Amino acid sequence: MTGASQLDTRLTEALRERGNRVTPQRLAINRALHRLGRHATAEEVLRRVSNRVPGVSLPTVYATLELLDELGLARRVTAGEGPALFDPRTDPHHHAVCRRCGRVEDLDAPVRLDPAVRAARGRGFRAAHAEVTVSGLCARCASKS
Amino acid sequence: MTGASQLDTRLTEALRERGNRVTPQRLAINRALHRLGRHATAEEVLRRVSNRVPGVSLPTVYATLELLDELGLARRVTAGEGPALFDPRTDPHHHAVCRRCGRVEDLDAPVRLDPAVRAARGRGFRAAHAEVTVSGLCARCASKS
DNA sequence: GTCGCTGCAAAGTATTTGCATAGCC
DNA sequence: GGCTATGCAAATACTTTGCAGCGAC
Repeated sequence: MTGASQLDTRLTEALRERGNRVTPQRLAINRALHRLGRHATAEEVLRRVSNRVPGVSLPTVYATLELLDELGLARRVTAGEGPALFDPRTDPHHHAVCRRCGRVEDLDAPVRLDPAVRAARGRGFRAAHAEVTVSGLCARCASKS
Repeated sequence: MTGASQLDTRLTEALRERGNRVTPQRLAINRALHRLGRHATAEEVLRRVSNRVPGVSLPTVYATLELLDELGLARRVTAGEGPALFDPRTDPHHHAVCRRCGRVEDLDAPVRLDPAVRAARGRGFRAAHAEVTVSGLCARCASKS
């Protein structure tokens, strides 16, 4: 699979550019998140990593996922419920969040976010990212209510 | 002041409609959040309430703010950093969130969210609310980096 | 060789839960 | 009067921090 080495390359370059070190843990965590291919908690990433590379700790996973978010290679999804989720997708998309069970699903829909981004810049924000969050009840929770 | 009694009335009606009880604590918490007039944590609401009505506890504040969110009389703002914030504004608006310090500011900008809401409904979500979240660095944190 | 990164353990913070009592309906 | 909501305290869940050793550069 060429995907994994591309991931490694992208992360390696991003780390070097910032003067950070390229460690096996960071590469493994990045690969694990992207192999999972969906929103994942730090715990889930740790389990996935541990299957392949022993001796990785949860604090390192948290630190690395945070780092990936800063580097723009992953994104912290703020579910507002339960543990934080990390999203391997970095292309523009949106999220639906269930207020009952915390489930998060991707939404692909064209939305013109420029007005909101401009408003943020107008308030002095150095805006890095914008997305729509739809909240409500997921199909399962809605059927139970 | 008529504002306070309007708040009480709205909450009272919403509670009765769901068969919930109207208690002094709930009224006081609702008034406190709206008097603060900005995103506030449960602790801040508790302090505000305690100045006026003694004997209100933090668990009750959490439960009531959650209830207000369900009733649509306030909104939980998911800052993704630090304690949860509750927003007395329920009219359509958006948020800018600082990824460094967690600061949250309101954004008033016209954005057509329908495509995202429809996408959520297409996935079985009973969508209740949609908003744009812009993340980045606030003016203060940006100037420090 | 230096300094950043890591693992481990422990602390800290935010929020929820259990249970007995009070008070709304 | 019944049953929900509350207060208190404790538990839980998640995430971060401190420190000593290791390893990338």
